[in-house]
Amino acid sequence: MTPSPLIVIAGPTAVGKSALGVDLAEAIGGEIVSADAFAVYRGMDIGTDKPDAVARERVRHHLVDVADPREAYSAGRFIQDAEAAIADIRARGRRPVVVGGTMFYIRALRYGLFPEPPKDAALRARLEAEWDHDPRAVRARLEELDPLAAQRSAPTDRQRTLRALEVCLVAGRPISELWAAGDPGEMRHAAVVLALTRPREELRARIQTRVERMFSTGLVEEVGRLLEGGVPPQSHALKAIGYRQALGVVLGAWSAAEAREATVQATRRLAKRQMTWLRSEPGVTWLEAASPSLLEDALRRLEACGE
RNA sequence: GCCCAGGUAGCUCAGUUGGUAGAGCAGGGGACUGAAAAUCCCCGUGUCGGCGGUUCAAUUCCGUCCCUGGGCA
Repeated sequence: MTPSPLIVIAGPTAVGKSALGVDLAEAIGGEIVSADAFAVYRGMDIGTDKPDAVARERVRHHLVDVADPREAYSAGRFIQDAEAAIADIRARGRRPVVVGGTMFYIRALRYGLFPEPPKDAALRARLEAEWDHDPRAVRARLEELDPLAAQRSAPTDRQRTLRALEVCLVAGRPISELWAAGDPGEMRHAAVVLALTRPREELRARIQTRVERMFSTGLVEEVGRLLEGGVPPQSHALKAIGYRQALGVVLGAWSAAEAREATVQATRRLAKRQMTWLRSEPGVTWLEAASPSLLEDALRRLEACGE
């Protein structure tokens, strides 16, 4: 018997995904699989707006607090962890509900990633140094090794250029070949994606309120605790929106007010990018998050999709 | 009340030796294959404060009025 489609709740940050996730999971006998690149880290509670004790009491949450902030989590690990959680939930006769705003993770879960060659940290470090010294030379090397891959990223895109070059060198063949090989031609999961939206002004107001609350309830102190716990200032975890800015306060570079405003702005931009991603995501069903009958709306959509 | 300095894009300002204007920021759109809350790409028409005058032509020069800073009374 094929499992029923994966239910995914997505949308821009602060739109109200978590609340609907808990309500919906409770209504259908489900459990939540978080798709959030920073809620995975232990000790990062305030700035990630992690589900609180009440929510976790009502519905079981997976992939929250599963990583140490001193290590770098990744999309690859997310897929592994998510697949394990989904299998576990289904084995117990319950329904997985994927909830989160990290669209890259959601897309990776739906379509998969190409088979990655073993990591080579030393090589990556070397390439980074080379890029910082002469980006154009590094870029020229990728264009020679894998013109197809080069075509798919801007010459100024450091992250993609380095990643592509690294994989080409480690695998001994163009990354574009691996991409092609890793494409199974079909989705790994049939999914119903419920995308939440709100009027722009309303979303902005919610972002403002949420960020103010993060700072007034101790985001800066949380960053202080992470640093004391051995998380290096340049770690992946502290690049998260809000954490980066709060770190600026700890280091004395910014006032709390400046950090707060910068966080609001960065969060708005994040929401914009999440919307861009969602607009092009196939199989999306849009829902107005402010609807008083949101849960019923969601249940009706699931029914309409063959649930 | 008088004397300065300003009033140009949502904000901060540049500029036009007279031919209706452009940067940064903000904002918007897009890309996305193990860092993704990352990393990048693209997008600038607005009574140039109001009204008169000079001029073929005024945002630019002149007059006047209004507004905002600062100084003097």
